[in-house]
Amino acid sequence: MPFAVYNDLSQKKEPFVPVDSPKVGIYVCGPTVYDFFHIGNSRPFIIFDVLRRYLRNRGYQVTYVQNFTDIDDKMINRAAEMGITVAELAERYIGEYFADADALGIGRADVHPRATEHIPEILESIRKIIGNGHAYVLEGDVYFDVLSFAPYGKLMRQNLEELLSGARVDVNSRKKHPLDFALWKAEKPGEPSWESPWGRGRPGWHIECSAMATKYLGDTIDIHGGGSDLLFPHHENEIAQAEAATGKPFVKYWMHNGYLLMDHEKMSKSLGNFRTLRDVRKQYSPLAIRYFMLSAHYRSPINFSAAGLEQAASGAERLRSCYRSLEEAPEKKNLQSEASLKEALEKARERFHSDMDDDLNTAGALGAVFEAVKAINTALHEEGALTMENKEEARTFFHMVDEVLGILDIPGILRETAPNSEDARIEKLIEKRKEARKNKDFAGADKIRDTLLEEGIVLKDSPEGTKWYRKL
RNA sequence: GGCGGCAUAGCCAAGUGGUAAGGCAGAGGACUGCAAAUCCUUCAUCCCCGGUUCGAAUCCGGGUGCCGCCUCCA
Repeated sequence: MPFAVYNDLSQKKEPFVPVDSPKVGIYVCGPTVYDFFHIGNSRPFIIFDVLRRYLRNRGYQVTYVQNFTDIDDKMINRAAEMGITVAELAERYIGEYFADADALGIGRADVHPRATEHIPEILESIRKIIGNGHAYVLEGDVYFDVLSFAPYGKLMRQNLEELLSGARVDVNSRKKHPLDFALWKAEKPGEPSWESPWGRGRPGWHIECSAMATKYLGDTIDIHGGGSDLLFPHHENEIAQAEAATGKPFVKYWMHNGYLLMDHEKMSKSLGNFRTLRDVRKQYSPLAIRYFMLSAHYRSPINFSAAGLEQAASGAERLRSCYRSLEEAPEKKNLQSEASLKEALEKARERFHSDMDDDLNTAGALGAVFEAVKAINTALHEEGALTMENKEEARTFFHMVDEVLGILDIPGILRETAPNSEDARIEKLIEKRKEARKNKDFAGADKIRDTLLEEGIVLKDSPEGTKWYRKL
């Protein structure tokens, strides 16, 4: 079975056939860097990062491009508000983007192009669109001429009239058609601007994405992703621009993730019902946040809630707990469980892949992971040990899962960092508790355990001694 | 008005024709000095009505409810 994706162009699940397999180009709309991003914004970043990881795991050579919009109205307004330049604002929030994204385990894109660094490509693209008769100049502005581009509306499956019927119409517009959108905006006093054949100005929002996507990934790119709110007008306009410029199909597969809701309403900056990732991160671990995002299908809306995040944290904890026992398990030969565990792991691996192949069904794939967890725990419970082979198979499985979903943080579980004074302090308390228990001072022993638990340190007594770990 | 999505146990959530994955929470039990972790047991007939079918959560028709896009927005 090949990998299949739901394509918003056809509104169907389609087998994934890259333009030039095994190479795959993915373009995802990145943030406008005028502020911290919120937890809703992080959904596509996580989803498409997982898509990229999975395609790599499947053997594709993925080139992943995610832009930064570093010039637009929001940027200009915010910079003015803060009394800094647009460039300074961009620099600052690109840094903050990476701080949050890195913390969430979102891999860096192969290219993170910025609009302001691609003015020549943008100008070239506009020139082609005008040359092909799909745009017109109006006093230093350049507008895309939607009437000239017959397929306009194909992503939305609506014609111009239908698109217009619910829209607010700008009565005073000089545009040929109300849906004509700006490719280039004439300079306004005090705003950043660049030279162009039509006078100084700056690019419209939509043009940067199509210009940069085609620059890095070719005229026809395999996958273009983003949040559903970009379907119209942003992605519709990108198609119009790119295809008007090149005459070739712009994107093979359009993928859009569902919204993150807050109290069952779309989380958005404009509604004001958002929580920055920076803020949420103080309360919940990155693993819990990733698990939460992956526990539902990417196209479904998910509702942000404390209960949801806590459930996710518990689930992730169970996974980690299993990995921990796996690594701590004694090794024995010729165990009864050997063959059945091997089989269970193999089954889980197959299901994991077939679910992921089915339009990135991460919720199903997580189910497969828990089936493996169950099998490992049961074997370990019954035998008190694992064979070396089983251990290795289980390890391989978990590493594959972590590589694709990034919800385990295996190095963190193994505590691979050098011992520090904090660890020493904890070990010392555990030693003290051991003494107390030896002297049957259970009250004293429990007090130490409770104190540590309050700090998020969990103790586990076993015949081999007391182990500890940090809760998520 | 046009277009699109969703409705599965207390909560989250897979499953698109063959008789309901998985997780969280809860209950009982095992293990433990007590816990934690783990294991065992337990916990749904899939919004409503009608239809197609030997058989439907899954297909069709009709309802009801919720959400989104058509305006900056991941």
